[in-house]
Amino acid sequence: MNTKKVRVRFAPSPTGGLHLGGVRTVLFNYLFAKHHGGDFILRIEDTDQTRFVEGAEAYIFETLKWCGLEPDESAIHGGPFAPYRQSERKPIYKEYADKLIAAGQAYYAFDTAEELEVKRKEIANFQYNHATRMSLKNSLTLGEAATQQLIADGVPYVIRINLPVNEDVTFTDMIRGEVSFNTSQVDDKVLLKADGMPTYHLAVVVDDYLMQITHAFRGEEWLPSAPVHILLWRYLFGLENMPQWAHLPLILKPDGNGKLSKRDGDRLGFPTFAMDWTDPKTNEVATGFRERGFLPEAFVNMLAALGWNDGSGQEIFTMEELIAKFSMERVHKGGAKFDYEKAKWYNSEWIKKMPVTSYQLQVAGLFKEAGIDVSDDVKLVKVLELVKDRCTFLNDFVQQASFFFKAPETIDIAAIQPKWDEKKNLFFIELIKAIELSSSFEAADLELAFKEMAAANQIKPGELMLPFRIMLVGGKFGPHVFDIASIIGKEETVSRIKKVLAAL
RNA sequence: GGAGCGUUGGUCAAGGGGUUAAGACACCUCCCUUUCACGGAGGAAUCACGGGUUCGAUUCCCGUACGCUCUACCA
Repeated sequence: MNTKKVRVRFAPSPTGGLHLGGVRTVLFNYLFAKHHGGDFILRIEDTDQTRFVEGAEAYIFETLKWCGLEPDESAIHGGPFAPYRQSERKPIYKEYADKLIAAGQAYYAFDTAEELEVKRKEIANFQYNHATRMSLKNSLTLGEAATQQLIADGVPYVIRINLPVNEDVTFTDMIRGEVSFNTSQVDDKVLLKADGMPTYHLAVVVDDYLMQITHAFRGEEWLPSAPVHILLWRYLFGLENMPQWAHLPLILKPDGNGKLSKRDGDRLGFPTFAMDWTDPKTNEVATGFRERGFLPEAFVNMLAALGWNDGSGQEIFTMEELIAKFSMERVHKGGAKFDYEKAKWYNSEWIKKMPVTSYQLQVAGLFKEAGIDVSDDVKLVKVLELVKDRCTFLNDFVQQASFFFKAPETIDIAAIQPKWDEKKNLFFIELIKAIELSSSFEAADLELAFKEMAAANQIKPGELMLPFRIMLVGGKFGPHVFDIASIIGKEETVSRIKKVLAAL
């Protein structure tokens, strides 16, 4: 039945930074579209002018770019269905709302927000629905003439959907199977607001139709309003043209239950946004995965595994593999608690997997920020290769490798002092001489010479290696000590030994 | 309160009528490494509970419990 080209959309409202859940929704949309050779559309749902946030839209585009999830059509990429901002499509929606009114499937309502507020306080569980609408101020109770008069007088109004009573609305969700709702349980949602803008409910349906969307994926929080959308499709465009729905499971907070929020990240010390987001009103900065030192490949991989897996046990996927293997049927029904430890593991795996040259530039920037000169590219690459196994974040490289470029500022003297004696002191003095005289400074040669000298002095090499390491590195960490010496060079090695010898 | 959705080790999860119920993260132990990591080996689940259906149920059906989402002129 479906020979149409697959077209999916992600439709964020530009009200702030894009968090984990949002990016995952993008990812699943993108993977599904690309798997089927289809298009991924980004539509900006900015129908609520009161929630507009400066910079949010640009942030969304930059996030997608960083993740490698570029839209085929959008407000900045262009496309045959422009405009892609709902605020720029305002006149379109009214037309459809009028159509619904004419068919009796919607009605004008004049109740003010204040009046409804009072109702909600007076009546427990108040809903604007079949049970209450005949006692409220709307075109159903006022009659044609009075309604037209109010409109002519410029009284503000909204347009609400006129839901049928006691009717089961059923649809098939690609993840959950058959889902059904009774219309008596849902309320007469506002379709067109008093400012003439549509609400989400009208806008999604109209734009999904106009933009020829074939599959509509969104978070599970939308499930309860699905019957409204289904009905709108039936009234306006026909169920046979409706996209297939999939409601994605939620990403939950790691402790306790409930949707993951920015607050949880702040509280537990991990990012929830893809990239740093500065709130333009408060200037508060929410740190992002990117700035924490995550590789986009790792971020995407981790997100894909949150609610989906291919059943094979494979954990590490490239974007190409994800596209090839993704299917909506293998998406979980239940929500998944976000696990930052696992996210970190993905990043360390990707740091090991990627060629160091792919993140060399970014890491060089990090070193520069720390005031360390890493202009020697050959050396940088060699060093990165040597320490990448012990880095979880890109930022770890600074801590793990700065001693290759700069003598350590603090030396863990306490780690050598207790077992220090004159014999060892003499050994290192002798070592300095030997190094100065040697022609080669290869790690293997140095190691051999070091061990022979230790034997000649009747000291176990093990007792000398730790002091040597601390002289060069400053602490008990880092790759093989002779590799370090070889890379930093003769002169620097001697200088660092002398410095610590003097301090002992 | 109502409606909807969900429930396999601490977490992510495979499996889906008959299995020793995969694997990964984290944690612990050991090995490797004369540092720290990496790597390797080992360690944990009466599949929320109660009823059915069945020769047999973690898997199918019905309840119960628990959790979550929604219940705005927000998305």
